[in-house]
Amino acid sequence: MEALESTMRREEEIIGHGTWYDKIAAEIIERERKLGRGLDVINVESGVAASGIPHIGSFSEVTRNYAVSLAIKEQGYETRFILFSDNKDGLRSVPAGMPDSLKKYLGFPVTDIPDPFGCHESYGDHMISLLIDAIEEAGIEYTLIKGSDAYAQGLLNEEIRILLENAKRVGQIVKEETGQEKYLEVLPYFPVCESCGRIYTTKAYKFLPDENKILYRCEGMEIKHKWIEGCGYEGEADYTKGEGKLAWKAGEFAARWRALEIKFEAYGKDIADSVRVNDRICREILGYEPPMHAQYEMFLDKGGRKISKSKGNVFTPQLWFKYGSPQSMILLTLKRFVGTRNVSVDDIPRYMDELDELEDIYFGRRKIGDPKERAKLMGLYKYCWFMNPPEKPSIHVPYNLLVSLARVAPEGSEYQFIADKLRRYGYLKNSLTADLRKRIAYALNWVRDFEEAAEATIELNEIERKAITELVEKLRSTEDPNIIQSSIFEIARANGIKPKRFFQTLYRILLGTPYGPRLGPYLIDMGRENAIRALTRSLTRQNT
RNA sequence: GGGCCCGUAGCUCAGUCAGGUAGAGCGCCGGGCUCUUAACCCGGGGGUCGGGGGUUCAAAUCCCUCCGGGCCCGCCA
Repeated sequence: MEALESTMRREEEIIGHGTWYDKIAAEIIERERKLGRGLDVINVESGVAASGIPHIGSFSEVTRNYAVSLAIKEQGYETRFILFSDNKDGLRSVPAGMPDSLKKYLGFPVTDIPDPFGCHESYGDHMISLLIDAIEEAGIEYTLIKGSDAYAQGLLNEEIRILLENAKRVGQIVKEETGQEKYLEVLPYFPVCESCGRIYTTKAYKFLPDENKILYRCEGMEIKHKWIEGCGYEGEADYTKGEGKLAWKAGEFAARWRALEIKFEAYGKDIADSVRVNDRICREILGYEPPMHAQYEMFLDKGGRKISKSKGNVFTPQLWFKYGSPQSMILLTLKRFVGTRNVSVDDIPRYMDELDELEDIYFGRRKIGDPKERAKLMGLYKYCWFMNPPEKPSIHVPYNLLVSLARVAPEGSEYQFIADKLRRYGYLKNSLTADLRKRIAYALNWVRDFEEAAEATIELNEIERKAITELVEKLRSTEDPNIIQSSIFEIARANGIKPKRFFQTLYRILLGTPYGPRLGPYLIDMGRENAIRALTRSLTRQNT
């Protein structure tokens, strides 16, 4: 009786699809209702950097905010998801893996730096396009606003004017919240130097409200413990023409929130201070109640393996997509919002399998007793597909099994080999599905990049050498897998070797592991000539 | 100096944000199969949920506190 009541009570409590995103959405709606701001369109923003290679953190910034936006929609309200690209930000350092020639552009707005790869209009465009590619592959619908356009089109004009008119109070708030006194003296606006093109080197010292102008000197600035020299130029910038940008910490967020009527923005803890300052500026100076927030922890690289060492690359969505589906990566980013995440490529198989598990739950193939838990997991699955889940479940093959098969799949006929095995194991009835082909491709990439099996040198005694020589002769005489299979046993016994031991030796020679697929067919699958060569090589190696 | 996160089985971690019988994978032990795909299947051991206090009918979960590990901010973005 009690249990029944509590079950019913819990069932009634389920909000939306039962996830954290649904709960946040409900809170946003409730908050807006109380504020009386109108609920016709509820905007959610995600601000993304364009100054470095987009990594897993940039991706999750977008997916998390987008999920909230979707949750709002699921509760029957119109919403718009805005992706704001900070491409007016200056280049502060040359990211690892980027050409050294970028050094001369330190301090330049990234939208003004030529694309070192030559495929986009600017360095900033190149970077943001990498992120856009990933989120489009993930199926995210967004409205992109580039900082450069926003400023050039005067989107923030009114807010900039108010902030400049109230620069003293802005400076005071920054000081109170962070202890930094800089903006008590400097205007919260960085003009782009008309002479040298740098942005952080300028010091804005006077605002001329009647002319929409800001007077500045190009003095230079210390960024990341390095001094970026200014050119000494003195000039004036017209803020209505986008000849500069607001200081991020001293009101730029606030200006965006008000101008774009943002009602929610989740952010990483690294910018917590800036958000706190901007909340106050937004409320106290711009007269706009700031959006609701959620703070999330960062993603940290575990490092290791071959990845960062050989290629010096950060953990990018593109990297993930080599070994796992977009949905598996979305799962990683949406599953939890609390807690620091240490991620590495090692985790990809786990998330691939977990997604299959969620799919089973979603399609009712796996029962979850607790209705709340069930709703949450089904909801999570739907969010992983951003509310467009497949109509039918896919064929689920454990990632590790595919990796094992990929490891031993003969070169040139990988898909056929793996499909054969999968049919034998009962995973597959007919031909490969498109989804399964992708999964196989992931596993093949995995094996190729992480498990390049060194053909081990094995200590062979005289008897084993004789046995292997006999096997090679046998291989030359037949193509019948079953005969070969039997021969292995026969040869082993004839030479007084336990078959099991002989198999292990052969696996070590061919695969580097003491186990493997049924050898008779495999030796044919891998190409009889290849097999003979590998076995012969193992004999000659002994002699050196 | 300010803030945040983590501590759960031998290992890696879920579970904590919506309190309701402590879980998974790997590893380990035993068994099935043994002219063999490593797989897989069945069974097993194993945890004072970092310590202490509090709230509650009920706490890994909420609150306070202490210990240990880590991160972010304190320039700029």
